Amino acid sequence: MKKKTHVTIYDLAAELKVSPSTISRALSGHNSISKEKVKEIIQLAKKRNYIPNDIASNLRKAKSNNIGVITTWINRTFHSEIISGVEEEVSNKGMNVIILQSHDRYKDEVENAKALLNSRVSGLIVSLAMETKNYDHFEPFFRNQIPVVFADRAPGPEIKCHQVLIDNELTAYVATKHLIDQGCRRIAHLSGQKHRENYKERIQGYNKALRESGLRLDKKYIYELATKSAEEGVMATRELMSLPEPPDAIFCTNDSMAIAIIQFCKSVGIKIPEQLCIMGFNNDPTCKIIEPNLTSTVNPGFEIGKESGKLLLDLLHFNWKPKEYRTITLDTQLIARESTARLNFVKKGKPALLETFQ
Amino acid sequence: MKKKTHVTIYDLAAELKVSPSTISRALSGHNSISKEKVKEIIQLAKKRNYIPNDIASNLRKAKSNNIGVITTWINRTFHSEIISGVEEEVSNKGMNVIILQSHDRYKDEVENAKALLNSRVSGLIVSLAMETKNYDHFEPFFRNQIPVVFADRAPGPEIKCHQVLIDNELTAYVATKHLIDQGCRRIAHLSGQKHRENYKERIQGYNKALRESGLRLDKKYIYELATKSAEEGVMATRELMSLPEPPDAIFCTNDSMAIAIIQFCKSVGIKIPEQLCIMGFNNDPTCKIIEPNLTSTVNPGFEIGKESGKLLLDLLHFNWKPKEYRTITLDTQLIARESTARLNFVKKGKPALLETFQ
DNA sequence: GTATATTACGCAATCGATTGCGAAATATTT
DNA sequence: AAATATTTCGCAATCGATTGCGTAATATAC
Repeated sequence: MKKKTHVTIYDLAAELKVSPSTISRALSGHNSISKEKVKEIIQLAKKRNYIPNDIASNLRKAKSNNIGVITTWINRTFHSEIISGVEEEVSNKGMNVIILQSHDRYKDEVENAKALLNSRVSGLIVSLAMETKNYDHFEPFFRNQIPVVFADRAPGPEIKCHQVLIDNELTAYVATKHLIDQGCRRIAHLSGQKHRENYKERIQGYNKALRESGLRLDKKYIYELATKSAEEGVMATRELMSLPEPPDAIFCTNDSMAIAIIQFCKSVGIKIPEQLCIMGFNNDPTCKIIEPNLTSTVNPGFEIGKESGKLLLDLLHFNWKPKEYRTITLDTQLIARESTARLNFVKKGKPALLETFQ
Repeated sequence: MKKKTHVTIYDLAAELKVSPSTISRALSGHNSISKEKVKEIIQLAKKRNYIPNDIASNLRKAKSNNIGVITTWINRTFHSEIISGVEEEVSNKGMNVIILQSHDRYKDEVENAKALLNSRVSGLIVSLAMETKNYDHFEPFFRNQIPVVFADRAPGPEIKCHQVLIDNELTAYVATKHLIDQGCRRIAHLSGQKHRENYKERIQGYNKALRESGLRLDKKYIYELATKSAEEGVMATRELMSLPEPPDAIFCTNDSMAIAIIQFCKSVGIKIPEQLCIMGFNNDPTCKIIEPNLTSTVNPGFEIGKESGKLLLDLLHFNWKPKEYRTITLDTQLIARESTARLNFVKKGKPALLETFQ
């Protein structure tokens, strides 16, 4: 008929005939308690299976020891890498990670933000949902000085914020340039929706490369896809390849789409890369599995997560220095493989770009 | 010079000249407050940007609204699917998911368990680390009646617990049988360590199939790999293929290993499936990317996560009925593809097993 | 018009740990 | 030995929301 409640510091205090304050201080390593008493207290705590109640502690200290992460889809390679990076960075600092998915929906993102607010996370890391155009749901964080770091998917320049990302414009520029160097002249681009900064920038980089090479910008070669799913990509490819002037290259916004397109092309007899070059984005491990191997650009998800976590910890540690907002831009890299090897670039002395098996 | 603290129900109470209890009851939909007052209170709460403090609420109610998940590696396809399933199931029930990774290390798992205990999660879902052989770190959960559900990686029969998993023995049996049916006679098995129940069962299923077909069990064809990494798999394959009697099939414990082995074989001129059949496990999307396409068995990660979440919610809702422990076993399925197509089984009338592109 | 039921709300304790302030006990200094 | 410094610990308020119990106010019944 014992009480069901957990053991508290009051129980320990009563048993040792000291005050709860002493227990608290002893267990948290305060130096104002004598060594013998500390030893005695720790011993009893172990014996009685005492479990500190972080909830009570957090309430009193007016902060929690967990940080929130709002991602789009946890089971997408790139995003799970980000989370993995965050976790690696913060978990050994006594921080827990609460993960919520928006499924790329604005509504879910708003709800996630509210839930994390209520649970008093001490910081937030966000990859914006594809749908999100309004950022008011982050206002309460700003107002209450809870640091927010945007990872990869950030608002545009109109919102001042901390962010960790890649240079999407440059990366897309390099990718497009590579296709042009391979002799492609009608380059299509399957991208995401332009209100999401990432894709706007990629389209800009793509445009810039074309312009610099004196190629015509052609609206019908650009798709702003809503979900960026493999199916959407294949549908677009179908349309593109039945055009009077079909493209001789497709620059995709992610690798899984690119791979689906390669498989589609193989099934209908379109030769890659001779007839059509395919460029991916992210450099998933699958790039080296598909045949022909997929050229792609490295999108360092894990590092983005790690840097986001580190930045957030800094902000927490320095207790909010609101003056300067930081933007951390990580390097990307083009990995040229068979899917764009229209010229035999190995022979032409560019082996540095080629990543071989093993 | 305003106070930095958040708005509380006391602030609202003072402003409306009512008691905090009234505010609390109004906001939580208690029917003992008049409609006009409720409306008035909700309106003011919105106006003052009131954010309920779940920490205080949880302390008072002696429970948190989040559940803990201990997984091995968040960025492994199968495990991120599990988490995704859990999240889908519980998040719309007002529950948050706290995710921690063990990296397949016992020590990390113990620390994770402790952290979740301190944060007073109301329930726990675990996929055991590869290293774990001792389960004492879950004792405090049992003792304090915090429901625990093991997902996929569970302790053996010696521990009574709730679990959601597949029938590893049957699945391995079916996989091995398939290889035998294809005419393979020297079948190797690259598995995980036998103290982890999953792998013990798979080895049993593998043995059973061989025995039933009158094939010899040969120790040198069985590997108990520590990390189950692709590299380990390739190393083992190297050894196996340089044996006087090399195997004519390899049954791998996961798809990424199987794929690395296929790539290795292609690079050294071993013909698949004519000379060597390769069988995977999990049915990752990559099975349909590698050439030849990889035969594999469906391991329904997402469903495992979903069922685990559902079971946990049941346990929470029914407030711990300790009598019967539940084991939910989900169906698996063999998807035969080219990597084991030694016989032309399509012609022999087994098209049901063949999953074609698109 | 009195008795009873119902509605609407307040009082104050409570959840468990933390911490500023103060004080007793002991050690150190002069 | 008296004065001062240091060590060690307790008191009691506090974090913010919840809730059992009590009660005044209003409604309904007889």
